[in-house]
Amino acid sequence: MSKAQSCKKLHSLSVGDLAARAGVSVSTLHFYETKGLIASTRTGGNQRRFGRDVLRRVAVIRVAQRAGVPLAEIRQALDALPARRTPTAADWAKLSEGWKAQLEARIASLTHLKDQLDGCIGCGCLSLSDCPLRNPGDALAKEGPGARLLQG
Amino acid sequence: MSKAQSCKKLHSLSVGDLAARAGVSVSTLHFYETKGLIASTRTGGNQRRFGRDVLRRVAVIRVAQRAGVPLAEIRQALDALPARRTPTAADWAKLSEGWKAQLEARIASLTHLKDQLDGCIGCGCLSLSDCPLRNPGDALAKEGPGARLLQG
DNA sequence: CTAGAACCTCAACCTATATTGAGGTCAAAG
DNA sequence: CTTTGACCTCAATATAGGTTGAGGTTCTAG
Repeated sequence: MSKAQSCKKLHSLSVGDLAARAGVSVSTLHFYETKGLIASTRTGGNQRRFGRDVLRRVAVIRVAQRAGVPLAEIRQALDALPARRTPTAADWAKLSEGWKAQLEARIASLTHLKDQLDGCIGCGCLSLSDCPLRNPGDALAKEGPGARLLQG
Repeated sequence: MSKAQSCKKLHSLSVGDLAARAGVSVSTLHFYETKGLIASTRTGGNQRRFGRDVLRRVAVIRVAQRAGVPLAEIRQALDALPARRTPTAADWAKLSEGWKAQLEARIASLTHLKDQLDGCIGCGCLSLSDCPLRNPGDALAKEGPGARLLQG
């Protein structure tokens, strides 16, 4: 019988349980905890125990990440959840709405870039000063890989 | 008269010139050079001089980055350009085609995620095991912010 | 009761993409 | 000929998001 099962599907999960159920590694959960994205209580033996809410929180975190939201921002959004009660479906939906808007912006940006690329393929104009893809003031310059955020 | 102008718009550009014209910083160009993305010759005084081709190369690099292509991959694509002659418009177009496909894949992925998010908003189902957004095997799991590439 | 699995902390390391700074050289304008 | 700005190298720092490992503790099945 695993330690996981020893928790008897009650209200608390060990870090290993949570990792298995949430599909992330134990070290990732430790990391999230240090970043304040999730919280735990401790057993007498100093082991973490997570409430079932955390399962949903982690799910939400992963989805937001897929949508391109950085952890710091996810944390802010989660911090804004009403304390003192388990968040409701409506609470989560509210978060989703905001992230969906961001996601849509990202998609629009990339689509715009693709359209320009479509227009430029074949013309080989990338080095010409009037090529839209080279326009330094282009709003799209803010879009791109996550690493790009460092320049913002 | 700046050193830039001292190059008299001939075939060589100083690193400062290139930076100004390409819209990137000098340190970024140094960095690209160490990564083998661009190359330079040196003057007697050990200063870099770049051919005009490099202007186009840098433009291509920035566009590819916006499309979400990591530098290492951009380097590979550039390495595949025919050596011994200045790349033609057709050469650049070929690169663009490949990156456009990647960009389209990214867009499709994010759009799929958005559609799922649309479906889930309001239902608050993110923690339910049958929620498509939580499906660990989801192909979308490979998509997301640039930082995510580290896990691939 | 004991072995081994799972847990703990803390620090170091990793990738990607640069930026910043220290200390020194070079070149051209005045 | 001096001063100033652009250039050089190399190392350290930064961010985001984790992973890995050392060294030690706890828990639970047998």
